Amino acid sequence: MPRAVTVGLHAAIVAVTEEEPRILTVSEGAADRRLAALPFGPLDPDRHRTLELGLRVWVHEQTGMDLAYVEQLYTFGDRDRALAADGRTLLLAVAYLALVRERQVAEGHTAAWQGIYGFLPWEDRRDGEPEILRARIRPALAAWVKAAAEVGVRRERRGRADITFGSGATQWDGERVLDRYELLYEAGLVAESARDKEPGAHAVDAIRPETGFGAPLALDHRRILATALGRLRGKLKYRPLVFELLPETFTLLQLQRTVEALVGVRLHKQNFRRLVERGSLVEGTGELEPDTGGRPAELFRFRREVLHERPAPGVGLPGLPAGH
Amino acid sequence: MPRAVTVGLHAAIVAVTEEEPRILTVSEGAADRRLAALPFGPLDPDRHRTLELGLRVWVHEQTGMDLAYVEQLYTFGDRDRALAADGRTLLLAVAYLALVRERQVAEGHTAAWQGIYGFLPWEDRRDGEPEILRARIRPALAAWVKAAAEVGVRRERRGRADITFGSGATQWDGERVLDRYELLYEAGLVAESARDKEPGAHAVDAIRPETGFGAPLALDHRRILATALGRLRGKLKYRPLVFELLPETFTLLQLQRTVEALVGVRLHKQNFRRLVERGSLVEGTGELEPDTGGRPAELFRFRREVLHERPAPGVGLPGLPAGH
DNA sequence: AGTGTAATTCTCAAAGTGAGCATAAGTGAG
DNA sequence: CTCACTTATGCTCACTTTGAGAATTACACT
Repeated sequence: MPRAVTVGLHAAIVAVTEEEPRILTVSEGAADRRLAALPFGPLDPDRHRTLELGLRVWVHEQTGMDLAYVEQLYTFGDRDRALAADGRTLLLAVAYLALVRERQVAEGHTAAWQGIYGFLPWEDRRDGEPEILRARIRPALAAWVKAAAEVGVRRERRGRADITFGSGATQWDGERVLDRYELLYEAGLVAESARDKEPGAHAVDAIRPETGFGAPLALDHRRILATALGRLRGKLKYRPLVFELLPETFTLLQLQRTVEALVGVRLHKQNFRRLVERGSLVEGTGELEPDTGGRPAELFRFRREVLHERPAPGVGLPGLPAGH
Repeated sequence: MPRAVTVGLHAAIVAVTEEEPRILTVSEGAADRRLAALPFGPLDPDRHRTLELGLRVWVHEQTGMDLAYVEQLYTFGDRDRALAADGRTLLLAVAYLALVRERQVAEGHTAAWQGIYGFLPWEDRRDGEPEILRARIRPALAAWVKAAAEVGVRRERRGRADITFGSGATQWDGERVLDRYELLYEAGLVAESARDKEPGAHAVDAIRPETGFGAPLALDHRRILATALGRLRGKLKYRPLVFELLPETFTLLQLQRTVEALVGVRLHKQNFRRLVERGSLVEGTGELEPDTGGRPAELFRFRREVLHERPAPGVGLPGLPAGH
């Protein structure tokens, strides 16, 4: 019997508030009701002229939010991870990243903002390598490596773990968010792995958040979130995306904190400033923000003209302070 | 009447031979027979466990080729550009980029290698700004800008043309391949624009290659090609993709020529060498390649270990010689 | 007036870049 | 067999960009 295909449109809507990156989640419409989900809905070729427009419709219906910056991320379509409840409809998932200005919270909807690092706690290294990574994940990965029977598999697992999570000679690459999540998934270290393993176990009961690291999301939404964060971290360096997340005017420290929140690392203040100013990404407004706690800071605004000047304007991450 | 959705899998298979980047095209299976097409076929959820596996099956059937490096590019799904012949089935196109080593030509199939710059002639700047761009495309774009009735539209068009094609203060950004193609499409300067404008005109007769710049491809395949080239150019800088296109051992000049062919710009020889060697991307084999025409060159090989050492190893494009 | 907290400015050494010059090692013609 | 020619490879040098830190400035609050 030929299986059918349904195309789902999924949105990772990101904002940064109080130095914390967050995504917008909904509970209605999720396949299993106990878990938060990203806003999503099926593509309806009649109503939706394009994929992206379809996405906007669904997001608006579920969260009341109108998106500005939207970017397609990836199309997922593996049978093992995305079968409909009937077991014979393949669910394709077209995932999108959207950026919105802080606190455009949706009223009258069940949508809620949740910190991204609640789902991917190993990704936040602003205070150095997080405890959960050092004390729990790394040992669990080491155990997973050991658990392989053959030497070849062991070596291959160790190689992958080293590349994605860093170790010794291998550095940590902030952009490999998806690789890390996928590795944990395959190693059975996130709740979703257990759920997908038992074909019949799509019901709520199969998911025990305590079985894995970080809070799970419905369907494959944590994978989408990981894809979104990785893409965002990468693109920040060569496109002025941060400004989609900031108010019209902002202080340089606000800008820095927002970038730090997303890339998950602390940056050297003076050098960061030098970069954005020398790169002509911002211009001072002359106005001052007095509520800084110390000396008042000048308010800056994004210079849209850079788009016309340089090929790849972004807050080219100045290397991290060597301390960490 | 509810429209249905069909998912097509499309492959831009890239190789570089004789300093020319090429893609593999087929003629069979194309919607209109006069035009070359990329290898493609519909996703069949029964036979294909994942999207990528489905793609590999189709490519193998149509070209006899087994792909190594494969990467998903983008999923296209706008009703105006991708309706089936029946006019009511929406054709989603999931596009992939594949890299193969030179001259793995397919025998016994109708597949053929064709130079990429035949389809996107304005992208090859290795000998400076190409004639077709200076003498024909820029004027045509200027006319398109002028053709807008309102000042606002005119300004917006000029802005877009400047950003994508560069001009005066705005530099040319090698990665904006898709933006440029889309702009030409919207400006009616490629054959595909005319074809898509007349809803009934999906037949062969509607396509006149001479109506636009560069050779057209079937369906939306030139758009996919542009996406592929743009992605490739971008990724080259921070991932060691070139080595997928080169034989096991190669001279530094071969490496450089391959990169140049893809990015479409000449590079400074000594600095390029310094970069790849200092970046420990390659290691000498001690052997020599005598057929260089001059002094024999040492043969190098890719050092796979870099993947374990640095986060983003690539042939970080050393700036172009100022001459151009 | 003194202290705390940030914002801003400067310095300085260490690397990294862009360009060009010089030398080495083959080939083929005369 | 030597010279012209071609490409490989080494080396230099000025200049820019980083990474890191010290010094100074400006408010708010005791």
